Amino acid sequence: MSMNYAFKALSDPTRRKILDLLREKDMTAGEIADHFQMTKPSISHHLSLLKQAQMVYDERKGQNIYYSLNTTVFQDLLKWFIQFH
Amino acid sequence: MSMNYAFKALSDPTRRKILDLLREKDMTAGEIADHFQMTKPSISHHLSLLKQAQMVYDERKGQNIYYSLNTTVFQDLLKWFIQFH
DNA sequence: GTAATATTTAGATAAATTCCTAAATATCTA
DNA sequence: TAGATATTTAGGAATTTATCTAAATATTAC
Repeated sequence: MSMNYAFKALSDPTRRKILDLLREKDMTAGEIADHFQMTKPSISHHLSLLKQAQMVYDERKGQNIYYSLNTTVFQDLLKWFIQFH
Repeated sequence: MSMNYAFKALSDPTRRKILDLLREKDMTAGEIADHFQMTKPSISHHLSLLKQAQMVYDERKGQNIYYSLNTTVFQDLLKWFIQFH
């Protein structure tokens, strides 16, 4: 059940900030990392958890890997929250 | 910032199930615990994290402590998710 | 006030998470 | 093919989390 991974992914503020960044525009792993005071391997790990949660897509373009939002899981989450309204 | 606690609270499936239970009706700590194969102290701990996240209210009535949903944080969360829509 | 019931608090342990450095992989360019 | 750049993978240390048992607190009923 993918919502489980999504909720886990969302529990970390760094990952939520990554999602916020991707809301503005698609970015390479390096560009994303530039927004944090954290090593690239650490950011890479966060990206892999977001990918596991199916909250982002990754696509290689030459040397770079571009990350973008995958909004399908967000819709499921939105439905979950609306129940509590 | 209370959203941080809320996201942390939501990362655990037991806590999400507690919230689901409280969606149906208010319940005592004991009634909630009866829905899980877990000791009462463990459930009590989960309840305290939900309270810290301001996602539930607690109110003592005699020997029992009744838990109920506090939906104000849910509205903030909903707003957060709508941004990704 | 003592016993019974409901719940929480304290303290401990095992597992999961976050972050780091070093090494590996993939791609591009000369 | 060798070197440079972008990114991930591997392995490990420190912290946090989830859970348990035992003890403490609060309330009720006799």
